[in-house]
This record gives sequence, structure tokens and C-alpha cells, in this order.
Amino acid sequence: MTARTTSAKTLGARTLGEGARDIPEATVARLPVYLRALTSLAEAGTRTCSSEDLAAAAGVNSAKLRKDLSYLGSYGTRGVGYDVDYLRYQIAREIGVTQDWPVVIVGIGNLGHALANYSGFRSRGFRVVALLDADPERHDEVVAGVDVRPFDDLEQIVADQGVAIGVIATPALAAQDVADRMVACGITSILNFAPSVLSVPEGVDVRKVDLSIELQILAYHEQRKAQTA
Amino acid sequence: MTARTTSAKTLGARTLGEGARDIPEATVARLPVYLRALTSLAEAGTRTCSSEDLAAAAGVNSAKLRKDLSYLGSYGTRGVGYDVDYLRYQIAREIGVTQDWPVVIVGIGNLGHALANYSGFRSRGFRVVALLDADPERHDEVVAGVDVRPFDDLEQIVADQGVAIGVIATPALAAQDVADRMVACGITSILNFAPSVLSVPEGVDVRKVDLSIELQILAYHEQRKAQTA
DNA sequence: CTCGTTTTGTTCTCGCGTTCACAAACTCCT
DNA sequence: AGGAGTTTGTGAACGCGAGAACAAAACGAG
Repeated sequence: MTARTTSAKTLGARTLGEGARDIPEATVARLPVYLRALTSLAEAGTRTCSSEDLAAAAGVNSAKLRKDLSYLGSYGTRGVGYDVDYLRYQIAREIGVTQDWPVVIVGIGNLGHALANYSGFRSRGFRVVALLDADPERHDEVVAGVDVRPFDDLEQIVADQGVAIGVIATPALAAQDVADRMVACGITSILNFAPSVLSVPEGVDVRKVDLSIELQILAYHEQRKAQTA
Repeated sequence: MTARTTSAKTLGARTLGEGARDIPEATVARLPVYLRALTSLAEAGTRTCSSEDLAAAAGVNSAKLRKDLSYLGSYGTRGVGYDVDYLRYQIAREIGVTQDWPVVIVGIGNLGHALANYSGFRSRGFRVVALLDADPERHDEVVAGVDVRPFDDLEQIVADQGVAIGVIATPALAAQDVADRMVACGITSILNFAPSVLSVPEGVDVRKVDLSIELQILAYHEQRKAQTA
């Protein structure tokens, strides 16, 4: 007996409605990859694809792909495959990228510039509504069509635009303060590029991207290769 | 270098070959985090720390931290904790960041700029030896003290400098071609920022960082929060 | 209609990673 | 010196995710 007891306490408030299926975190992380692969297939003119095709395009195992998609529902046709456009819409809806997500970016250094200009955001429903920086020297700049404003404008912008997602691209020392201010004014999801561990209250999601950590992981494996050779 | 540190006490279990010590991948991914936390503690003047302290600084569970460190050896003292500098050196050596790692970056757009200027690389043994771009318009630029050179110089630079790690910051369409060229001239570790699935031969490590995927994962959770509210 | 082919959706099993819990080992105080 | 108090290192339990394997469903040919 697999005790599939979705312990009431763990899921807490998320048990209402039947759209509240809980998709495994590992699957959630792959859905955007599938979405991108489907978009790529659609642009190539493909109308229908098998799980093998899509798995190849996404760089995963086909069994894993089918299992991932099964968490969303039965959107395929046995013996045929998946309708590219239909599946793409279903995944997009599940992730939430059919909506418009206003985003603020704090810290307009090199990385902030790159993020503000990154086209992959806009094309997936993310709209950069504000660029903020504490340095007054930057307040004249216009980056990617958005002008840089003082960090103290955060509260008003978040309130006016209904921002729920914030991006931190500041130096490490400023990151926690920025996060605190973000949380205080209602932001509940933070993407952190600063190399520091953020502490946030329950209910706020933080994802961290650390460029140098990725290189260090590669270096470890590289070192191993060199040793055994 | 590679002093084989055969943990004087627990010999016998691991005498099978040098590279035979297999550290779990999940642990490898956390070692850089511990390294950064230790550096931070050291800068704050801390000489010794317990697993609780370090775990808090790294944002993980203390049991997990101890188990992770146990894969490296017995570097702590029961009843006391870990010597910050000593542990820091041991982790750095294990990851390989005590060495010098020459790195080439291909694609000097917004992101390439940010990467070239990122101080977190240099401070961890990564030395950007070349910036390459296919666009001749960029070949005059000097970014972060390194001048941008034609992509066709790749082979010679890799050979001259003994480069093993390459970073791809090009548009998606160019990424596979760049990867192929890198692999052909001997690069065995690739950090890919382009939103495309790279196919590389066995023995080449690829890590992918996708900025928009991270945001999409946040959007999914954000949507769930909104539904239950 | 029936059979064979294709491909999905799901079940089962296995291995990895996380966490708990505790003995071993070390320091400090009396 | 001995006991009390800490803290590490690790064995064991547990839960989750990956992959293999297969039954169910759709389609087409005859």
C-alpha cells in the first residue's frame, strides 16, 4: 500500500478546487523546456509530434516526458501523438505564461542590463515594468525602453502595477535589504542573481541563479577527468 | 597538488584508485555554496564554526551539511566544529578552484558583457582569456580588459592557453555550432546560456543556465498562490 | 468488422538524496 | 581524573524521481 496520504497539513490551503493537482517540482522545472521545444517545433511547421519527437527536442527521455505530461492531463492521442499547438497552449496555461506578469528588476549593473534586454522574458508574458537602482548616477539612463528609477520608488510601482515577481541583480551585500523591501510591499516571488543566501518569510518563493557556482561544478568534473586520464 | 590526502585514519576503504572517490552530484552542487559561506565567515573574523553555523550561512539543513562534508573526509573536530580556513581550503581543493582555469566566452552581447565583467569568476580561479564574437563590428571593443576577437581564433586560443572550459552566450541558433567547434578543438566542459538543447559527445559536460525558465517556474508557483487565495 | 500497428498513459521497481537519531569523540569544569 | 556538555560522523528509514515495461486506446488496411 503506497500511503499516498497527501497529508492535509503539508499542502495546507492548496487543497481546494480540483485544479489544485500537485505537480512534482522536478516536472514543473521541465515544463518550460517542453514549452520551448514545442514552440520550436511549431515554428518549423510541425503540427503533430510523438513523445519521442518532443523528448528529443527537449533533450529528455521519452518515458519521463510522458509521465510529466500525464500530470497535466491526457492531452495526447494514442497511436497518433500530441497536437503541437494544443499541447503548447495547455502547458503555457498550466505554467501561467498565458497571463501577463509585471516584473521589477533591481540593480542595473552589467547583469541588470542584460536581463532588461533579454528578449526571452517579454516573449513569455513577463513585462519589465521598472528598473530600479540605488545609485543616483544611473537614474538618467534608459535601458531597453524603460528608464531607471530610484530604488525608493519600489513601493509605489509594485502597488500601481500589481507586481508579484521581483528580480535582484545587485551586489551581494545589498541583496537581503532589497529582498526585505520587496517582501514588505507584497512581492511573493524573487529571482535572485546575487551570490547570497536570502532569508524570507513563509509563502515567499526564492529561486537563485549563481553564475560562478555553475562554473565551479564544471571545474570539479574537469579536475576529475584530468586525474583519471 | 593532488596530494592524495588519504585521510590517515580511515584508510583501507578508499584505497581503490585515485578518482574512485565518488561524491554524489547533489553534494558537488552544494560545495560551492559552502565555500562561499566559509569565505563570508572568514571575512567576518570567524575562526571556527559548528555545522549549525555553517548550515545557517549556507541556507541548508545541518544534517545534510555534515553528510556532504563527510564525503570529503573527516575535517571537523567533535565537540568543537570546523576550522574555517582549513575546511575552506579542503573544499576549494576538492572542487578544483585552487587551480587556475582559463575560460573562453563566446558571444559578447549583453549577457556576454555581464559575464566578462563578473568578478565572481576571477576570484575563484577562473580567468577569462578570450572573448570571441562572430560579428566583426565588435572586434574593436575591449571588455573587462580583454579585447574581443573573431570567433575563428577559437582553435588557436584554446591550444595556446590550454582552455578546457567554454561559455556560450550567443543566440540560440548559433549555440550548437559554437559547441561543435568548441568540442572539436578540445574543450570538455561547456556552460550554456543560450536557450537551446546542445548535443555533445560522451565525455563532454554541459551545464545550462536559462534565465527565462527560472522566471517561468516562479510564475507557476505564483499562479498557484493566486488560485488558492 | 477485425486485425495489426502505433503511441499514449500508467504501474512497478530501483536507486538516489534527505532527514532522523545516536554513538563516538572532544572540551571544559570541578 | 572524571563527569557533564557539545558536536561530529554515520547507520537506517523514508520519500521522491527516473526509467523500464506493459496494457489501453486510436487509426488504417483489407
